Amino acid sequence: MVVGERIEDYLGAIYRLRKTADSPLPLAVLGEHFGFSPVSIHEMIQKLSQQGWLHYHPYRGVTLTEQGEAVALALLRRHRLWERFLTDMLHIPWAEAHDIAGALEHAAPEAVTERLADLLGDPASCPHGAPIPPLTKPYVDQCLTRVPVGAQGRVTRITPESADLLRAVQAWGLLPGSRVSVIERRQDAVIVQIEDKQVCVPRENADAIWIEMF
Amino acid sequence: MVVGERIEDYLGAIYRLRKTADSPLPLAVLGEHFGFSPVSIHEMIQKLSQQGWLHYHPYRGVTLTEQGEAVALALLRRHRLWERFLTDMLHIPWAEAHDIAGALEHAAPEAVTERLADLLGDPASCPHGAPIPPLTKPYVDQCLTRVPVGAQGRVTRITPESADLLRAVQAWGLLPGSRVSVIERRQDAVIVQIEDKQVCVPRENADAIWIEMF
DNA sequence: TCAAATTATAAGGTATGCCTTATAATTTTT
DNA sequence: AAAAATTATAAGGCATACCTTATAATTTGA
Repeated sequence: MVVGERIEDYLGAIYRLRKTADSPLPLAVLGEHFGFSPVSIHEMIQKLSQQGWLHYHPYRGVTLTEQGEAVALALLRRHRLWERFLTDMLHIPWAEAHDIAGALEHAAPEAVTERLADLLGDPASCPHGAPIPPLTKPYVDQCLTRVPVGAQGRVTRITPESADLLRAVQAWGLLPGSRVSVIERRQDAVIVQIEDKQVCVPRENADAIWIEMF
Repeated sequence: MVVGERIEDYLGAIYRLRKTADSPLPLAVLGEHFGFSPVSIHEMIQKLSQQGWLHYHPYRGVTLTEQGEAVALALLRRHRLWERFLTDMLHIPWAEAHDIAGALEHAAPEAVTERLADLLGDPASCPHGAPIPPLTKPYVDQCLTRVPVGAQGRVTRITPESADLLRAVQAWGLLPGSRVSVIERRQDAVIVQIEDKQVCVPRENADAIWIEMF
């Protein structure tokens, strides 16, 4: 199921506005929040309910499904990481940062915000103290040295880039997009299967080759 | 006239794809670029032409108006600043950075990308060497010490924030959103008119109060 | 308990920006 | 100059996500 921007916004708002995880959030509160008509909110909620993002309890409100909550948490994490970046590195006041983060959170993929988390030193809270939820799913884009033996994946990037490394990567057939599986992890190297051959990648190179597991 | 995302994308693509400023870019090239049908391209071009972003020469192609070119240049600048940030600070390979920048360039206002330019040390080119166009219009968001005498504007932000400054700003009535005009610039302070009273803002405070001129 | 207030739902509309099919106009090629 | 290819334009459609108006169902409170 594809998660559109609007869907994420709704799920995020429900997560933020609800009192507890179990108490249904009245649609009127959502309408108030977005400034949309009750009818529009109702329409959207019907759709989200059908798609399995939330439970709709007529005349009571909505609660998030496990799926919906996961989306909300991931969104919140991205949002607060952007907020931290905007305030800490670009010195933008929080009130503005909040709104801008609301747009950026949809524009950049998780891979980018995780890089942002690295850059910011894995902050635990947003500028006004609210906690930043941790990553829940095993992160899909990790360097080759951290991919478990047996795992299959796809090369996503070579980072940091260097001309030498790029040449080597090309020779190995490990260019972004290629499917690989990890055969063995040694102290000094990682052995991967690519197509029908095996390649021994030295550790310092493996650190720069990023894999999306599947 | 409001510049939607799609409009910016079209103007940016025309700027990038054209051979020279005068030679019309055939619609077929645009269709190829976006992967849209000729009819859709034609529809959109009609609209952009009516709105004054470009000149449409039937059977020949399109050229940008001054207005359209300004939008394209501003977009290009934002794009390349994001690219630099993504590659230099987040170590994302260029191929990916390009696509991500294509989304970020629409999500953040110019004020943010100008902050980014500061952070990056005003880079002159994007990661693969293409020049980053300079800001053309006098930048709308500048600190109070740089606003010329006589200029009118609106307070956009207090940056960097400090509890003391925020209290002072509140007392002066200089909160974000307030309309001000600059009466006098002295070495040690700036005198501004706010509503019907005048306020003397010490230089170190004026450096942290940002104004959008109009 | 019964009226008032809230909430649900149906029906029809708007804007954006894409689509296809079909026909007309113009340019290019032979 | 005529045929072929390209380009223009009309007409009708789709999805998303909002809108209003109007009616029905349910809950709340006096």
